[in-house]
Amino acid sequence: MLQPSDVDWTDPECPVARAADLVGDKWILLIIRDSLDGKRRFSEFERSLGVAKNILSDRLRLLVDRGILTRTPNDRGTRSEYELTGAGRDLFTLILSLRQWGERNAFAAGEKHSVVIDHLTGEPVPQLQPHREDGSELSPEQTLLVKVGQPLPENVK
Amino acid sequence: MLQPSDVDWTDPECPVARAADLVGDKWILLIIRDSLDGKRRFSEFERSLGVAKNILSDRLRLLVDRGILTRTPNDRGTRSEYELTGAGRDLFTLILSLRQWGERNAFAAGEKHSVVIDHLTGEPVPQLQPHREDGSELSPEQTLLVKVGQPLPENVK
DNA sequence: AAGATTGGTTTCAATATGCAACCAAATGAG
DNA sequence: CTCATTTGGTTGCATATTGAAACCAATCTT
Repeated sequence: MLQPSDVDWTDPECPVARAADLVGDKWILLIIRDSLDGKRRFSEFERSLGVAKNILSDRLRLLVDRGILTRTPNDRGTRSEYELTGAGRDLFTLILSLRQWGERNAFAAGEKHSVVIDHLTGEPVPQLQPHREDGSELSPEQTLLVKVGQPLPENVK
Repeated sequence: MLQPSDVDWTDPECPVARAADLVGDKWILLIIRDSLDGKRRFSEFERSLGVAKNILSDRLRLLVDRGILTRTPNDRGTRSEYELTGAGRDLFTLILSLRQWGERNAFAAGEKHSVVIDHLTGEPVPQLQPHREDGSELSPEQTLLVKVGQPLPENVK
């Protein structure tokens, strides 16, 4: 489990809130995007993001502290490489859902944007879709949030 | 398309970046989480999030401005209700992927957390999983980011 | 050997945050 | 109907965060 040095969760029993505490920040999300695209070096992130160096430095430190990146200094202890941990690579689905929501909702028709394709076939990656075990689509209205210690409603399972 | 009044994108050609500009903030993500759970009133959000009133007020204004919530004042023009727009409800997948990542990576084994279930069956919602058209799983290493104006590699489609 | 690049840290002004006080309108209790 | 309480905010203020720029040592290039 991720173990940031300061664990002071906004809402400890909610996984959405814990995730938002760990990665709910614009620069953090974009660093993860770039990491998934194979970028590893400070200067690569800096060029790609156009972020101030002190902020990039801060966010990289947070990401290492939060168990999402590892920092591997070069031989002399300088010029580190930053790579995703398992928990970091596991953010692929999140970044993909951000991307697909952005494509659907933040671009005018015909406006160009980057795309993610299947490397082998060149096909665009299909839309993520919440579904039931049987494969049928699941809308937010069809779901129910059950909090810790809260009894399940009578009509279910 | 979403049309916030100040469009000053961090990285205009990247859907991840546009999405991060619009919803890449902890409080915004948690307000959307609560909205998907049916909360509509200022005081409901305030109680649920434990956020300062001025910050909640600011984020609700941003969300309305960004086309993710609508604000419907009561008869006398006070005590508004905030409801998700289509683009807002479309964030269900994103919030679900945040939740599932949090469940997998931000909780120790056996630690309790809230869960989302299928209202009808009571079954937990299955994991979101990037996949190909044929249903096979797709890992980050099997995908490729193609930027605007960048030619596709030779070996694909 | 000299110059450029990398991977940062430091400084400082501007901005954002969060706490607390305040307020008017609406609602609830008696 | 009256009074107290809740709701849905706004305002002020102290503190924390941000981002631009200068700076720097170590490395890499020529």
